[in-house]
Amino acid sequence: MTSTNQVKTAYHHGDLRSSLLQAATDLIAEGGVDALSMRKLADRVGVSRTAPYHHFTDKHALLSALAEEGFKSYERAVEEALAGATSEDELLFRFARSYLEFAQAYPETYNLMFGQSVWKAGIPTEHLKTEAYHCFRRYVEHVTDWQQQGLLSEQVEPLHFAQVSWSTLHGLARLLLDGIYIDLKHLDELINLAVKMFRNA
Amino acid sequence: MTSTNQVKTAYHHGDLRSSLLQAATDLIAEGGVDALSMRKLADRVGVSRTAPYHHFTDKHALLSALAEEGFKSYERAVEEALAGATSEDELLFRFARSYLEFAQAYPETYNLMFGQSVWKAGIPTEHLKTEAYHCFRRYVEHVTDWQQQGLLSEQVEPLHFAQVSWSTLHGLARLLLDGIYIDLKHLDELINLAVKMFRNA
DNA sequence: ATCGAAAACTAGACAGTGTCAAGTTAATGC
DNA sequence: GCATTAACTTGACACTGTCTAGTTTTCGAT
Repeated sequence: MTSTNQVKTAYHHGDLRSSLLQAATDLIAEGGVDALSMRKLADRVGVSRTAPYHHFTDKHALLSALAEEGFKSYERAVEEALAGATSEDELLFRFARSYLEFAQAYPETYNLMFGQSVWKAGIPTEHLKTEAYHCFRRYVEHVTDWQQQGLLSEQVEPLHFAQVSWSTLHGLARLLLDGIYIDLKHLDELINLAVKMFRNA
Repeated sequence: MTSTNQVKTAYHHGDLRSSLLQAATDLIAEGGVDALSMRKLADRVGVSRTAPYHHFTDKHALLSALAEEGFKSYERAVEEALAGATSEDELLFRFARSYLEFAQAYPETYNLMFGQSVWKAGIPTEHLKTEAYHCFRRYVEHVTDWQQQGLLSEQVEPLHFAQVSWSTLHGLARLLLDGIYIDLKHLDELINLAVKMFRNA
């Protein structure tokens, strides 16, 4: 009677950590990140209020873990979009569009990945920092590829180009998600203009 | 004995609204926006916990009012920077630099102006929305000026250019303030690259 | 197979939060 | 001078994150 494959024993849950992460994404999907409290989360999973603290030192740690998952699925989404290109000319546009589609599709996740809830007051987990860093490094590698393919000027430092172009996309995403200055209607034109700027850098 | 120029009477404060705004900026300056609570604020000013609610319907309304002030001083800073230009060539760079300098100098204010604390959950005040809107409209006007001066391509829609370039600057500001992917050391080079992109759009 | 340590979990409590309802005091207009 | 209204207070409610101390289960070493 090992019980780990059965439903939980009354006391030991057996799979609390991932259950918490799942319930947390659910709660956030239902009412935004503000609707997520450690207590509601514990209630939802069916454990006591303080049980989650044995798996996450903090609420911030929990949010960081969610952000970490976000980086992974972002990476998947972008690589998939790039792989689907039929010509090199598309690459830049596909990247930009998939970036913004990800932000739109999972706004709360995007907020966690790049928002202050994790990066500022939270002091991000070491795990999260390296994950986010790798994510950017891979983008810089794409940039150098694109330079070699002649899609981008080889004059500019790849790192700098990556930083500025990421800023543009991040800015577009933020303004769009927050409802400031930008609305969905003309987004495609804005992406086109941004890509045009990237090309002529 | 009108008493408005004297210190407060015991009961009626006489100038609570602006005192609250002042104390709020102080508190935020001391420990970030998280360190601002309605109760601490009331304590600091020397009134009861619920007194502020006679001048601001909400905590969000209070934050919106601060953001509004932020937009005004932003506007001043930018116009001053542009006025100091000695040649038209400088204009774009001066704008970009003053934008980021403002964000760096008043990070918490910048957060309020463009952060989710006000725009998302808060449902921004009508006042704030129009203030922010005017701010952007004036930027669009600058853009059309710059186009006529030959600093920018006249091919692109001024609105779209304004949206994308603002996104770039906003993205740079956000990543910089949140400590993601960008550090102060190379900021000037990034601004230069961004401006170069703007020019070649 | 037993026993002790460690891991998983619970109950209770504390200090803090935003804000509502009802009551009190001062200013203001007629 | 008085009624209306605006400014302000006290008390309370329902939350929040998280600390401490205790309980229950699991597991590895003997």
